[in-house]
Amino acid sequence: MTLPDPSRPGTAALLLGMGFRALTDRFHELLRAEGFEPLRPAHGFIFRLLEEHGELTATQLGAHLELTRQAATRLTVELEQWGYLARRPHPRDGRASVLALTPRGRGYVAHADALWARIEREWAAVVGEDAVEGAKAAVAAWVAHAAGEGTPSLRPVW
Amino acid sequence: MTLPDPSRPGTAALLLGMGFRALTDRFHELLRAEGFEPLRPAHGFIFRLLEEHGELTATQLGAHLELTRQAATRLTVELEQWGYLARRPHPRDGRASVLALTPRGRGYVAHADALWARIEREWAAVVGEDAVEGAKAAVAAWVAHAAGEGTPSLRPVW
DNA sequence: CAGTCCGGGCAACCTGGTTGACTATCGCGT
DNA sequence: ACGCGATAGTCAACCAGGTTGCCCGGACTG
Repeated sequence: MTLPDPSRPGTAALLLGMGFRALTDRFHELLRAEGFEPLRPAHGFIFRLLEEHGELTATQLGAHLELTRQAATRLTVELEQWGYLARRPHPRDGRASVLALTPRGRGYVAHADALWARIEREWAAVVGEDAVEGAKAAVAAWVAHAAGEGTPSLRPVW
Repeated sequence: MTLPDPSRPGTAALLLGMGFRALTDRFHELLRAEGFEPLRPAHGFIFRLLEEHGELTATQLGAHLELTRQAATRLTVELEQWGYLARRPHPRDGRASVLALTPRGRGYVAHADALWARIEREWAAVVGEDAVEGAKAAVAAWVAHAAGEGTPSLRPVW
């Protein structure tokens, strides 16, 4: 698909979609160049949620990711097998398990954060730091506006 | 997922993804409110490509959308059944068929364009017109930079 | 100590893509 | 002319990543 002229009205969604894709492509490129396991965005968001909330159950993860428990469980099983997550029985609820990042998982997250920051600097090198900050703020304001009091969705509709 | 603080470094991809999703959600909301058929982004891009290039074969569409011919064909068959596309034999190549928008298809595109422009004005009403223009330009510049001489991709990796 | 609710696991299914095989046509080189 | 590799299209099998439906067993409430 050709890049649309950004001054044409109505091209915003297309551009944001392409921008998202270009950023994540760059991320995976860097990651692979360093020999890291090629995790998908969904895995990354699990990391981010666990980092933010400490420990969560599979059901809670599913709710945040807007996935069913079954789908969320499958993702966590993979991550557990790869050693990024540890599962232990919930201390007070015999039904549930609690998931948390392992040291390896925390290492991955730290590295990923550094890469994202680096990519953002690459973007700033192209258009200037102010432009990047402005773009991020403008997008964030729209997302907040559009989400109302709900939480914004992320998984793209395709 | 919670909206990240846009001033934190490394949040750009997350924000652009959420922005893309919020814009397309709004688009589908408006479309459905008017009783229009709920087409997916992939359908819209076929329209856009046909509008831009006039007439294309299924294989050419597939190439532009980064899909196999088979997947592209399936999409066009749906759109043909719904009356948005017409297929006729290629004038000079007995193997190929040529696809073009029907009047109904052109009507849909015109309406969709108007909606996208309207949504962009809604965004501008939140953050100001200059901020939207700036954001679009900054994203476009990054996409152009990242794509190099290739054409940028659109379908999000998830 | 019921009865109901809820977390989790299992199985079947759906959607939207891929790969592979096959046919028919094109168009080039000899 | 013609033979042959390349290409458009279709069909079928498969695959990935999600969903729904069902069941089990522990938790909470009366």
